[in-house]
Parts: sequence; structure tokens; C-alpha cells
Amino acid sequence: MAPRTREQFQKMREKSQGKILKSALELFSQKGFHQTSIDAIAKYAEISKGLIYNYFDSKEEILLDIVTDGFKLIKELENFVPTSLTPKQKFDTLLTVTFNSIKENSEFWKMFFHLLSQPDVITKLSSEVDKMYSSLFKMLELHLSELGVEDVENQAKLLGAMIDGVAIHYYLNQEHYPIDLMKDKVIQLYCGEEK
Amino acid sequence: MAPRTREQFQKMREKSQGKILKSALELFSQKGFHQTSIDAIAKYAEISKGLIYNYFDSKEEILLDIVTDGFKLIKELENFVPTSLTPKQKFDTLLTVTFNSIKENSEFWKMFFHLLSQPDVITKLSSEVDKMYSSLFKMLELHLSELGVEDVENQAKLLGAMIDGVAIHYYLNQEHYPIDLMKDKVIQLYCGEEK
Amino acid sequence: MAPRTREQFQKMREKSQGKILKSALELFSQKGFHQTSIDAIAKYAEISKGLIYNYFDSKEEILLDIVTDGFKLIKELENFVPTSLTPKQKFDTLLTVTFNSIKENSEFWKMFFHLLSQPDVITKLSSEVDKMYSSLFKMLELHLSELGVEDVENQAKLLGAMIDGVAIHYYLNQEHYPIDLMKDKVIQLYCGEEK
Amino acid sequence: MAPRTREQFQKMREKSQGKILKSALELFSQKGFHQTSIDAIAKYAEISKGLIYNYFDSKEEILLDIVTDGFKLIKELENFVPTSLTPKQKFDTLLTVTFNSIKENSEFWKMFFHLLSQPDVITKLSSEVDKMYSSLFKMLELHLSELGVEDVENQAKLLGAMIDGVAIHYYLNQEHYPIDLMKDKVIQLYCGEEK
DNA sequence: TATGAATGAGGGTTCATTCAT
DNA sequence: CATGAATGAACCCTCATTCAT
Repeated sequence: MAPRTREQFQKMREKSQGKILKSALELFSQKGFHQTSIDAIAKYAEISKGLIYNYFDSKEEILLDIVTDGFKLIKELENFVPTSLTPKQKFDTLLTVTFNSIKENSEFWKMFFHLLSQPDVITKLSSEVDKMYSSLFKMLELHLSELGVEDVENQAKLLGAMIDGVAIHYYLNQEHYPIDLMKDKVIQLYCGEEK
Repeated sequence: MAPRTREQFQKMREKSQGKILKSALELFSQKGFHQTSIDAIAKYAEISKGLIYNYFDSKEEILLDIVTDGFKLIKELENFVPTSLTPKQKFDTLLTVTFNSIKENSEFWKMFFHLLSQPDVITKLSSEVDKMYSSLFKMLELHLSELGVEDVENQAKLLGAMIDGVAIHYYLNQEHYPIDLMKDKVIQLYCGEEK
Repeated sequence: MAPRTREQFQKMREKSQGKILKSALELFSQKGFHQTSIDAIAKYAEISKGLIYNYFDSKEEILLDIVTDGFKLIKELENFVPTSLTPKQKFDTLLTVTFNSIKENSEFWKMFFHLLSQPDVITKLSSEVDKMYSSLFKMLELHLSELGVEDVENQAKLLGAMIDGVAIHYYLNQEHYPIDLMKDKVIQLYCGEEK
Repeated sequence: MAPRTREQFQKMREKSQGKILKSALELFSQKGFHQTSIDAIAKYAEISKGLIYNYFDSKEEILLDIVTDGFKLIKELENFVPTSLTPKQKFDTLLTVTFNSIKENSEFWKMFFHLLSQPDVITKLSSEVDKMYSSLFKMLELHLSELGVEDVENQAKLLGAMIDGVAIHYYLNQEHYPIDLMKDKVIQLYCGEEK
């Protein structure tokens, strides 16, 4: 019989690779990178263990793929803030977009915070993490500066800490944590009394 | 580990159990709990592997001991805030004490934040974590309330997030992070302009 | 593989089966049978992994084919010794032909010697190896007998050992080993002083 | 109870390590290095798989140990040739000692010849193999030179090839191969007619 | 109290082989 | 005739834990 076409193969590949990445992210975020076995990923993705190695050279490679993808997603967050708005509106939108991502991409972020405290795992990533963080801080500085805040650099650092702190507390008690209220408080802090 | 006098501490580290706890904490904070082997702890403590099992039933037991001790330490933090001061002074002292602990007990806190995102390890601890956090928040609420802050409950949540966020960022870049400046900014935020 | 005309050979290597055999031989001789994966053979032959199983039932089957082909080649060696020559000339020619084969079919011979010491791989072949070796020894005996050598049977054994020994040493240091000189020394040993 | 003494531990270690090396050599020589699994070695040595890694860092390390030991043994062969004898007697003794080693250390030599044709396994050893071979050739040259042989260098090469060739043929048919007769023939070749 | 040899389950990874197309 | 995705057994190695002394 005729072999599968290139497109058929491509589709199969994408399907399997997607299942692997999805399963890995889910398990990594739940149990941590080292506590998740390749076997567990395979079972979760309902494929064989061996197949994973058709798509990834190693377990670490899966993680790198996930994180790289996640970073792209983060970088695009700012694009959702229209430049036509007032500074306050922009700041509000930025925080809304950010907190939405925290809520919607909870698996990625949980995994990410977990990795942050396991430096050995992400040696290869640490320079990228640094770059990402400094670009995020630059962005925060810009917004704060537009709002007329003083000592922008350190205020951006504090704001960043607030966001990460809220995110972590949210993941500790996802069901009951008033994350939207927290967002409002943050906005209040920097934009004045009313929301 | 729980606060002890210098002599007690000295004695403890000389004894096997103390050496085990100290070594384990150091390694857990550096490499993570699962990435630290019993063998590594034994080597670091300069004792035999078997001896560890004379003092602890399992590797997890060591962790539980460390965390339990650490929690005692946290609970004592507030005792360092003299009740005779003004609200502002008390708040200032509280933050100073807290940030000092972040700097001085970095091994414990690093390990702690790492565990926070690895729920499976601390299933047995999660109720204690909850208790500790809610008691901390209560404390923060009290201080904020004395300062005349409104919506104390949520402001305490935000303040807690700030502190944890700063701590995490500090551990990401321990050498260059302006943690004392951050403390000042936080105080400023809640106590008005001047430090 | 068995001697073929240049055209036959050309055609064969263009066909899949030929490409497989050629690639497998190259890799087997370089890395050993077990260290060569089917995947590596397929990549080297620039075909798909699955196609190999259209032509061969198993990896071992490929090896058997190669060895069987090689044995045919060995058996034909004697045909290159004209019967019209004097015993000395015939002996000289035989050794020349033999050492030429060692030089020209180095891939096959390397692989062959490797297999000789891996009895489990060639269990299925061992009877054929025995047959081949005893026929070779018979041939050597005949030549030695014509040269007037005494105790022909054992001298043939020694001569055979010499040839295999030289071959092995040659493959150990293919670039610098004076294999032609060795051939002359062997001839000298059995044919008298001059070459 | 009191812990075991240092000597008791030492004895245990030596016993286990010896069992591992002995088993590994036996299996490596029978089935080849890559075809012998750590599990098989453990079962053969009647110990657990894990124990092997108390004594050796890796499977390759076991091989290195065996080969290093074997090389020491080879280097000592010449010490068994008394310097007080006549050249012929010395040559005779040298070959006797050599062929005895071939017979008595058959496992090591079988494994060794197998490795010789699997260069990738012994990359780390190849320089040592070279050194050993060139020292052996030097030794053969010396003996031949004392016997008055001409073109000593190449004759030593041929003699070395003979010995290795005989060894290999011996291992192909250990039960029926007339190895002692071969030794006599070799001696005859270089020492004249009578033994 | 203290040692470290010994165990064995489980982890990441490889690879001959199968199979739908 | 040809493809390469998919499988699963087997591999090397790690490590928490046990145990005799």
C-alpha cells in the first residue's frame, strides 16, 4: 500500500507531541519535575514510554520545550494592552491580563514557580529566566513611570514581587483565594483610591 | 531550627542528630528534597548512612523535623516586637525582624518556598502550613489595623504576598537584590512617606 | 559480498537490498553487530526502517546474508591460483590473493574476526565456519604438501594461524602495519630464502 | 552492638568485589561485553544488581579493572624466564610460559581478543594496548636477536602474529586444537630442527 | 551508638520489531 | 515497494531502606 503522506505523518506527530507536552505540563505542575516519571507521562498521555523518545531527546528536553513555549506566551501578554488608552487604563489592563494569565495558565505558572526554587534543573534556562524577568521589570517601570510614580526602578521591583507573591498564594489555595480582589488592591495602590 | 541559645546550638551541632538536621537543611535548600540523597546527607554530616535511621524513621521524617523546628522559629518572630512601641514603630520592627529572618535563615526559607510548590511532599504538613499562614495573617491584620488601614483582611493578604514575593526574588538573586530597600518601600506604603 | 561483475555490483547497490547489506556491513565492521542499530543501518542506507523488514526477517538475518556472501567470496579465492604454475609460484599466488583480500575486503574480514570471538551471534553459522575453515586448511595442506613440507597437517594449522594473526594485527593498525612485508616473510618461511 | 571492624569490612569488600570481577570476566569472555548485562553479572555472582555499583562506577569500569589486572599479569610473564639459560632455552621457556597463559587464562584472553575488534569499547584502553603490544614486540625482538635471527623487527611481528593467531584458533576449538604441538612448531621454526 | 555492605524497586533511555497507510 | 509512528522489553544506573555486627 502507499505509505502515509507527509501531511498524515505531520498530523500524527503533532497529535502525539501535543499529548506529551500537555501531560508533562500537568504532571510537572502537580508533582514537580523530578517527581514525575517518564512512565507517568506516558501513561497519562496514553502512549508508550518509548514514543516519548521519538519526540524528545530526554525528560529535560520536554521541560525546556514547555518552558520555551511558556515564555513566548508571557512575552505576548503586553500586546494585549492597547496603546491608545490612558496610563491608568493601560496599567489596569496590564494587571488584568497578567492576573488572567495566572488564573488561566495556572499549570504553567505553578510549574514555573516550582522550577524557580530548583535552580539545578534549569541551569540551561537561567539566562532566559533572567532575560524574561528583566524585560518584565522594564515593562512595569514604563507603566509606573507613565503613572507618575517616583523611584520607578524599585517600585517596579516591589510591584513584581507583589504579583509573584499573589500568584504563589493563589496557587496555595486556588479555590478560596480572592485573587481578583488582590488585583484591585494593587491597582488602587498605584492608581489612587477608586478602581 | 528553633531559636536556641548559642551554647545549645553549639552542643547540638556536635551531636549526630543536630549534624543530620543541619546537613539535611543545607542540602535540601540547595538541591531540593528529592534531589538530596540520604547518602549525601550522611557524607555531609560526616556520619554513616545507617546512623540516620537511628534518629529518623525516614527521609521524610527529617524534613518534617526541620519544618516543625522552622515553624517554631517563625512563631517566635513576633516576640521580638516590643509591645511598648507606637504602631508605626512596631510595624517597622516587625518588618525588620521578618526581613532579617529572610536574610539570616535563608536556607530554611529557600527550602520552605520550594516545598510550597511541591504539595505532595508536605501533605502531612499542609494543615500546619495553613495554621501558620493564618496566624501570620492575623498578626499582620492586627498591625495594619493599629495603623488605621482599611479593609484590613485583604490588605494583610496583599502585604503577605509582598513579603513572600520579595523573599522569593531575593533568593533568585541573593547577591544583588536590594532587599533592605524593598523593606523600606513596604513600610513607606503603609506608614506614609518617611521611613 | 560475493564477487560480482562491476555492473552487477553497481545495480545492486542502487537497489534497496544491496544498500542495506552494504550499509550493514560497513557499520557492523566499524561498531560491531550489537552496537549497530537497525535505525543506524536505515539512515546510512538512506531508506526507511520498515523497508529493511521487507527484505530481511531480522537484524540477525542481515548478518547471516552478509556472512554467507562473504564465505562464497572466500571459497572463490583459490580459483585465482592458476593450476599451471609451479608449487612455489602457486603458493606465492595463493598468499598474494589471500593478503589482497585481507586488504580489499577489510570490512568483511574485520567483522568476521569480531564475530569469531562472539560465539553466541554465530551459533547458527558455526557449522559453516567449521566447514570453511577445514576446507581452507585442506587447501593449505595441499599447497604445503606440494612444496615438500613435512607434517603437513600441523604446518597448515600454523600457517593458517599466521595468516589470521597477521590479518588481525593489520586491522589493529591498518595504516602502518607492513602487511606486504609480512606476506614475504611467510613465503620465505615455506619457500626458502629468496622471494 | 559494636560495628564491624575495619578488617571485617575489608574482607567483605574483597569477597564481593572478587565475585563481581570473576563473574564479569567469565560472562564477558563468553558473550562479549555489550551482550553481558549488569543483571546477568549480579545473578552469576549471586549478589544484587545494586551492590555492583558499590564497587564500580559503571559497567565499563568493571571492564577497565579486569583489563588492567590482566595487563599486569601479562607484563609479569617474562619474569618467569630465568636469565641464566641459553638463548634457545630462554625462547623455549618464553613460549611455554606464553602458551600456558593462553591455556590457563583463557577467559581473559578470549575477552581480550574480542575487545580488540570492538575499538569503541576500549577507546580508553587503546593507548595501553599499544604500549603493551610494543613492549611485547620489543621482548620478542630481543629473544630473536639472541637467537641470531635476521630482520628482527619484522620477524618479531610475524612471531607475534603467529602467537595471536594460534591463540584465536585455540579458542575456536579449545577441546581439539593441538596448541602444544603448535608451540613446538613455532620453536622449531626459530630454533632449528629438533625441539 | 555506630558502621557500611547489601537489597530491590523504580527511574531514564534504547532499540528490534510491528503495523496502518 | 515504502514510510515512520508506535510499542514494550530490556538495559544501565540510583537510592531509600535494612541488617549483621
